[in-house]
Amino acid sequence: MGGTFGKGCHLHLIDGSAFIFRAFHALPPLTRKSDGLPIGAVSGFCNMIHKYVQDNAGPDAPTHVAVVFDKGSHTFRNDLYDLYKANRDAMPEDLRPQIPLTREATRAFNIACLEQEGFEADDIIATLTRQAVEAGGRVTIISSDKDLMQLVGNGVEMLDAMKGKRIGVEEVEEKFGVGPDRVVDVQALAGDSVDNIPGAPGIGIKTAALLIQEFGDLETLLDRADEIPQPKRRQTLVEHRTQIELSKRLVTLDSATPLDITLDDLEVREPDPAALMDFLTRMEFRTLTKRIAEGLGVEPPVIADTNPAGAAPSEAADQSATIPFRPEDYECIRDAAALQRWIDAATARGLMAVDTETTGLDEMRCDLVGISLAVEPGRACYIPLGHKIGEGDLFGADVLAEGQMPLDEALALLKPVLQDPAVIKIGQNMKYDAKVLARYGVHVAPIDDTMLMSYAMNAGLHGHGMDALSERYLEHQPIPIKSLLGSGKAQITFDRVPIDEAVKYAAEDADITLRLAQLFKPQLHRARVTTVYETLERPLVPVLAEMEMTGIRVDRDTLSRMSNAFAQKMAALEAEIHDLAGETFNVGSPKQLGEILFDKMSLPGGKKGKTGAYATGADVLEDLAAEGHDLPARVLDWRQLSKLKSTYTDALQDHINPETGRVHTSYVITGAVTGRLASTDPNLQNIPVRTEEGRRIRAAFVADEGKVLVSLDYSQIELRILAHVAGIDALKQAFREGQDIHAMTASEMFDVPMDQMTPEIRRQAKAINFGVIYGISGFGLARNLRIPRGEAQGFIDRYFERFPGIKDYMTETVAFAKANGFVQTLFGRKIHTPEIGAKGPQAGFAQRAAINAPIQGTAADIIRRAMIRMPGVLKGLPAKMLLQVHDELVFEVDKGAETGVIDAVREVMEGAAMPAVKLDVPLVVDAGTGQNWAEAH
DNA sequence: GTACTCACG
DNA sequence: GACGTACGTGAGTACG
Repeated sequence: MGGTFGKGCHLHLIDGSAFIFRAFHALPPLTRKSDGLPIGAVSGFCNMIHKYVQDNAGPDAPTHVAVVFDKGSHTFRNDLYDLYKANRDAMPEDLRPQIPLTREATRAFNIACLEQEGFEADDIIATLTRQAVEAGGRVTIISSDKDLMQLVGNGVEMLDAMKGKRIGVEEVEEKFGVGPDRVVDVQALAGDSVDNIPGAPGIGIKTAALLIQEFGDLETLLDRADEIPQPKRRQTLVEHRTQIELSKRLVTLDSATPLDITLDDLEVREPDPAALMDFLTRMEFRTLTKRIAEGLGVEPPVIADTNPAGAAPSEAADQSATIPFRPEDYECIRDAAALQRWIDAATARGLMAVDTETTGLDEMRCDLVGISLAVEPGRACYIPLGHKIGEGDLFGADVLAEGQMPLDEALALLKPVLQDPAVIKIGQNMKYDAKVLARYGVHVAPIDDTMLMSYAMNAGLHGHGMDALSERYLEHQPIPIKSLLGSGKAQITFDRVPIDEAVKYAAEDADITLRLAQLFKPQLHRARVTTVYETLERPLVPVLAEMEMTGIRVDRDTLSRMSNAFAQKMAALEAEIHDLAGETFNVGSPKQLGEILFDKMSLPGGKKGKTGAYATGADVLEDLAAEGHDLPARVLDWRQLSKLKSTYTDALQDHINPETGRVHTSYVITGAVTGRLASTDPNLQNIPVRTEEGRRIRAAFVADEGKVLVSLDYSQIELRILAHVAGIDALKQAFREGQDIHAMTASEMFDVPMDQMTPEIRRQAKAINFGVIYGISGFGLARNLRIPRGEAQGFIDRYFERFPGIKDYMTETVAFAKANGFVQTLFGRKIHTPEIGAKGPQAGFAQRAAINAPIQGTAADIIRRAMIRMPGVLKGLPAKMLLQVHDELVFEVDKGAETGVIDAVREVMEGAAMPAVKLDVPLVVDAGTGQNWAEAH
């Protein structure tokens, strides 16, 4: 062809991003055999491009062609409207590293590949379309995106490649009710929930089309809005004029995008067989490579099979377990050139395992000592960075050991690859490493986590620590850390470990992590927990890391004053107790207390446990106190103070980080089998709230100057979930009507009209409602309500009579657990129940746990979903998420912004089950604010 | 290291 | 008929 683009030329513009997303979602999560790199979207993309090339070889073949991609997430539209596309879910982690490969694929097919920072693919398409039409040529846009329909006409048409359907002026008119030139007017009015275009509330495409048909165009319509007969419609247009005009600017494509190419650069070119084969071979696409090779008339290259010939896919991953561990092969990285080789290898592969070694277990305070990497099974290295020599003498003469790269230099080299969206960083408990590295200015992304993969597949079956996983799945016992650090008083920190020993230990950890990832990744799909892992586990890591690093401000003085007050009261109580006992003893020793109470004083109710010691729990002491005995009553007071002092007012002070002045808890994602989080070091999920004394401790959790704490919690979420999963119409109805659910239960059970409800009856019903969630038993309810067991059983029988669906749910859940060995939440989380078939008292335990797990777990999934969406919602708002307490989230918010934040957060929390699960009951979130947590809760 | 106790949802 | 049980956690203390 040659020459310039003009009359007779035919330009094809392919919407590349649409191809990618379609490929990603249509295909199962394929991974590259040799290293486990996710590759499904690239494979689908190549198939689609190949099909496109074949389909367009005929007489109407294009003379010019380009694939156009989106680039970056921020465009000029975000400057116009910061909520533009704000409701979009983040790109799936597994897709991210495939994006650059689709560009490579396009070039491998020798097709022009276009993208422009700050502009959407649609704008580039609009610009090229305009240029081509002005030059007198024809254009076909391969896409079905309605946003491109405004370009149709004047020799421009669209082609839906999937349906093989042409979209011309007629089809556009059919869809929008107006011609292509007025499509933007209709879109401006109708808005678009997918792109978060506001439009005019209450006006859809149909109404918008009618209005535009009548008034000619949007501007005329808005100017003459007062002529509209329908009052509501008229009012909407007048009130939302600015918003509608903004919407129009958002939907109008920019046909003047600055491009550094011309139409002539897009001329159709024959693919270079060698380059194309090289790419396909590297991707290890066996079928596609063969098919394309045949089409090109070349010999298909042999794709090295890293597995035994004919190996089944399940065996393929087993190489992780069969390649021997050879610690002597691990490399110690001491200079930039060596490090760069590993970085290049990781970049070429698109993934690597990463592990950090530090001086301690507190990510917020420890120092980085070294980093290990692995790129394939058996191939791992360690980069020592902070190893010291010498004993740390009187002068603290810490000297860096020889042969280590300077920390700054190593991190500068590693930072690009650790932050490279095209390279997945695999870790075992990656939240830890990500937090450490974040303190050194490196923000690791995207990540994969073997601990979380194990948790998604095997919660309830076994632990998810690396040593346990390695022994179980790789049949390899890792070097114990104790062998390097020792234990007890003589324990040293990792920076004191000799480098050669550290290499073997640290590189092995990265090696193990990589092997586990290769083994687990394909198993996720087979275990049907890919969605759980991808939507509930993996994306939670950066969210929690951010929360933990933010921490919450705790006022030391408040705690310290309380501590002193508690100490005085305790001393007084202790004297009184000793006086009553007639001797001094350790009040804190249950053993000594038991002997005083039941041997010396011969009080009734002395029951020995399996260890031969008397039980002295609160329930026992309360019974004694109720009978008028003073000593147990004082002990109860003393115990409460002792608990508050030691666990909270004292211990909490030790957790205030000297640098930040805040307390930084750690959430253990795999801490509870049900999907709940666990909070450790310190546990901020059990700060007192039930007693007045205890609640004062919450007042020590304060907002920074100029800020307030905001707490939002789900109201009775577990009962709502029970109503949904057990399908109890009466309960569902009550929740929909916003009734007092415990009173309603009481009314149903005891035949008491709602207006005659007494607090006592309601309290009993409340206990039953909770009991149901826990897998109710007569004994448990009796103990809780302090009523005879027969009476409690009577309550339960009546409850089941009134709500037979609950009994059915329980029976069915236990049967499911027995048949499958696990139960599931509404979101597909599996909780394994290996004890379900046990005999004896174990059986009851396991059954109640199985009944409770789907309810507790579904609630846990819902708040996880809310938390994962929170960063997107808080963007632009002066608010930070600080804490999660199972059904509560705590935020720190600039004073004055509370209302806006509460509205936004509440919307996310109440809608968190959607769209995956549509509950039959509404989720309701209560909110509070205050200077401290006691006020906010 | 285990048992007991008790703080939370 | 007896047994022993409410579900899920973390942490501090005593004690062997």
